Amino acid sequence: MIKHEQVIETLRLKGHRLTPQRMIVLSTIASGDGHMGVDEVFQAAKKAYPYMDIATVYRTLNLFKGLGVVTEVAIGDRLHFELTDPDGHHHHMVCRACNGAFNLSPHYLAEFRETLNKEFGFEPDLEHFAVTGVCAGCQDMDVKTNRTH
Amino acid sequence: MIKHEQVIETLRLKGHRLTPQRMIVLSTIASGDGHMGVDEVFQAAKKAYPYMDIATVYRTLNLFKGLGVVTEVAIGDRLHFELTDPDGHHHHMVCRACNGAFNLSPHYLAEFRETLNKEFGFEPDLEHFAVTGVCAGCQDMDVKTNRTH
DNA sequence: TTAGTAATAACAATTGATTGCAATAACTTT
DNA sequence: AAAGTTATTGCAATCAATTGTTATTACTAA
Repeated sequence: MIKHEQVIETLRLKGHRLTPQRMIVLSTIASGDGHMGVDEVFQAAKKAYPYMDIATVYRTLNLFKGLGVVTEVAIGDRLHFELTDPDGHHHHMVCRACNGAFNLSPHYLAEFRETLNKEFGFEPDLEHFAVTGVCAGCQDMDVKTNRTH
Repeated sequence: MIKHEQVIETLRLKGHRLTPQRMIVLSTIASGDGHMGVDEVFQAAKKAYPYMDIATVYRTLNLFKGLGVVTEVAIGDRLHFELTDPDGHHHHMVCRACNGAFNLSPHYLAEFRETLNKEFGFEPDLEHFAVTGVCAGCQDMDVKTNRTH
């Protein structure tokens, strides 16, 4: 998978070291289907490397976040991470009833950013923005559609 | 101050008890000018009642939040609380550079909510919404204006 | 006014996340 | 290929927030 090579290259360029732990965290996230909770990553990584430490997972995820490799998504009060979408950033709508996550194109927030800029000169951080709420499915207690996971 | 009577009445109506600790937390928040960090509330409350426990502060603030007496504002990764604005809800813009908080009228988010409703049937929780970013003052390293605190 | 009861407070323990530090191991330079 | 250096790991400690448990205390009804 080309992604791994890119990450390795990014690490080297910034002077970070290529450790087995980092590769394991990367593979773990890459093989998951979408965003994963930190403990999910930790448990899966421990299977590949039993000495894996939770602090290492957090540090690795935060490093990857800084490098743009993964994107942090705050779901409820827990942190989740996913491989950064190569098609560009997207935001998230997270349903407080079913915990489902739905992607939200940035264009829905562009207008909002624009307004804050013009009216207040305020530049909002919306890169990793997640809105919680209740999704269509949970509102009418019906089938859930459009679920990312 | 009339506010206290209202809170006492609200507590009684919902079957909650009127304890000195709760009154102290209320007075503390009421005498602060705007939103306060939890530890700020705790330290101030301890002056009035040295046995005050941090868990009591958290539980009281969460109770008050449920009763609509106070509003929770997530600033950075810390929780802050303020007396609920009697003029109606407002949102917050919090500057990541100077930590200043600016009120934001809900009408700026009304359109966003409308769009999510129409496009996705998603009902976002925007009641206690806070956007972080960089304020005008910190962007041009100039005088800070319009600061709430 | 007093006894009964249930909500609450205090304290300790726990959770998710982060951080300090000594030992280790990945990279560099020779 | 080996030694030096320095980032990183692993472990324990810590932090903000929450929770479980028992003793206390605010309220209720006699």
